Amino acid sequence: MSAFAARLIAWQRDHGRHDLPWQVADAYKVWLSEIMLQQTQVTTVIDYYQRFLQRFPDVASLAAAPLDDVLALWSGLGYYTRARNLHKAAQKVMADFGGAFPRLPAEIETLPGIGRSTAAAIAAFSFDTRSAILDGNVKRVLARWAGIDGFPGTKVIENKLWTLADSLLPASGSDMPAYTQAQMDLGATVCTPKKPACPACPVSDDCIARMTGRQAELPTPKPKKAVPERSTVMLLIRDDAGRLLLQKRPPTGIWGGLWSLPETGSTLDAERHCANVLKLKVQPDPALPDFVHVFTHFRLTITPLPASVTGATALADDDTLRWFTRTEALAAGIPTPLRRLLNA
DNA sequence: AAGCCGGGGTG
DNA sequence: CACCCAGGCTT
Repeated sequence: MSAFAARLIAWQRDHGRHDLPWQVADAYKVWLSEIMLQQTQVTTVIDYYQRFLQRFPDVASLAAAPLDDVLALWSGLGYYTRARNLHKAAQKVMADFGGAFPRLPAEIETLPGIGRSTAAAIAAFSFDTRSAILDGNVKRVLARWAGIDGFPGTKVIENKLWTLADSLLPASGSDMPAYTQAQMDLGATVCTPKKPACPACPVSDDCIARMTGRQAELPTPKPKKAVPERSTVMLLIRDDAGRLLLQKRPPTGIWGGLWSLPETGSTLDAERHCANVLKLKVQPDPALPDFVHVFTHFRLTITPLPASVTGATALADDDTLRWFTRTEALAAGIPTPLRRLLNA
């Protein structure tokens, strides 16, 4: 086995994390954790993971559940396509694999929401398979250790990193859980983005970045771009019982499949929108202040516009438009800015 | 190959 | 604020 792998495995035994709730040889639990951990930090995931596992203890219960229940447990975690794909994949495991999670990385990767790295992680942790992962931690560790220049988001650099990752695997499959965990732990606790703790690193003595003093320059950062500004008006429409009107968002796009407030382009549109689109006659209520919600790729200024229906509620509930009590709304799959509004 | 998709932890 | 996180899918 490579000296690199041996040193990481030894380091993991003494200094790695061993008490994370998903560190079990159970493909369902490993899978769930890997999906939740995509672009999401460990501390954020733990509570969601425990709640999700309690409600859906196995792949069969997840497959049988309504999507809305899955989204409700995902509410606040972000990247909601992950929840939709998780649900879809559970149904595929039941239908195409007889309820037994597939063992081969190539099979695992056919499930929606699982790419090369996640398939490899599931196979390594659950089935001792020799397959390399390449997540943000590994990209940083390898780019520094091997002195690989260039933004890892580009195909050329990513291919280099995959080839290197493949070449460094331990010889024995039985070492794969420890080795895979070691890379993640090293990236998360020692080879950190800022101020890496090189003296604590098991591979610092032949690390190119360390030897050349380039830890702060590697990996090459993503090229900067201006963040676009957008704005929207969210209608806080209440009926005479104080219930709130929510609208289910389209399955794709921002907050896909979540229940959110009806929106209009401007406050001037609001009354017309209520009458023509929502079929409601409303009167304005006291205004609320604008607030900003920040995404990775744009900033959204939200103007909440409170209003009340006048007279009887002509609107019938349907699949995309429904009245919620505050409690019901907080229990549903709703985006974070709405949760913030309801808790304000 | 580049853009899209959330929210929060951290310095 | 700015950066980045156990990435994958779509175009």
